[in-house]
Amino acid sequence: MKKSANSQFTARVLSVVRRIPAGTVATYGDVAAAAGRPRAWRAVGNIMRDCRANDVPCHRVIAAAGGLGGYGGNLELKRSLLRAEGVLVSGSRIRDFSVRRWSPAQRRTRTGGTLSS
DNA sequence: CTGCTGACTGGTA
DNA sequence: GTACCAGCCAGCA
Repeated sequence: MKKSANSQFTARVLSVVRRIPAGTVATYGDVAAAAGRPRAWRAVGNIMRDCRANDVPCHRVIAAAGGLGGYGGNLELKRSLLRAEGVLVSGSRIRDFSVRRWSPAQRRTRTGGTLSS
């Protein structure tokens, strides 16, 4: 088996994260799975840390089970950003993660309809 | 419930 | 092949 996926995986991850809408959060596992490597959430964290692209909302990517994960040395900034988007954060965990979690398969919620927000 | 520690894994440089 | 890292899980305080 190929031991290397060329940095396609990296580009894929960045693309997925960029598609995360505000007010929504995704876990490293979800992003990794959407990138094609469900077991690479570990590498996803590395990529996020290297996220120089301002198009990549690293703060919308969180750890599993709604954990905040890390953010260089500005973890509090991540909490503020999430809260600013409407996400309830308690301690080091997101309480309404169940409703804020983003599904990579959705990609576009169109159909027009229901726009209750 | 929250917080920290320890051991493991996956990809990049 | 080695070292690094923003994670995850399990256990303990």
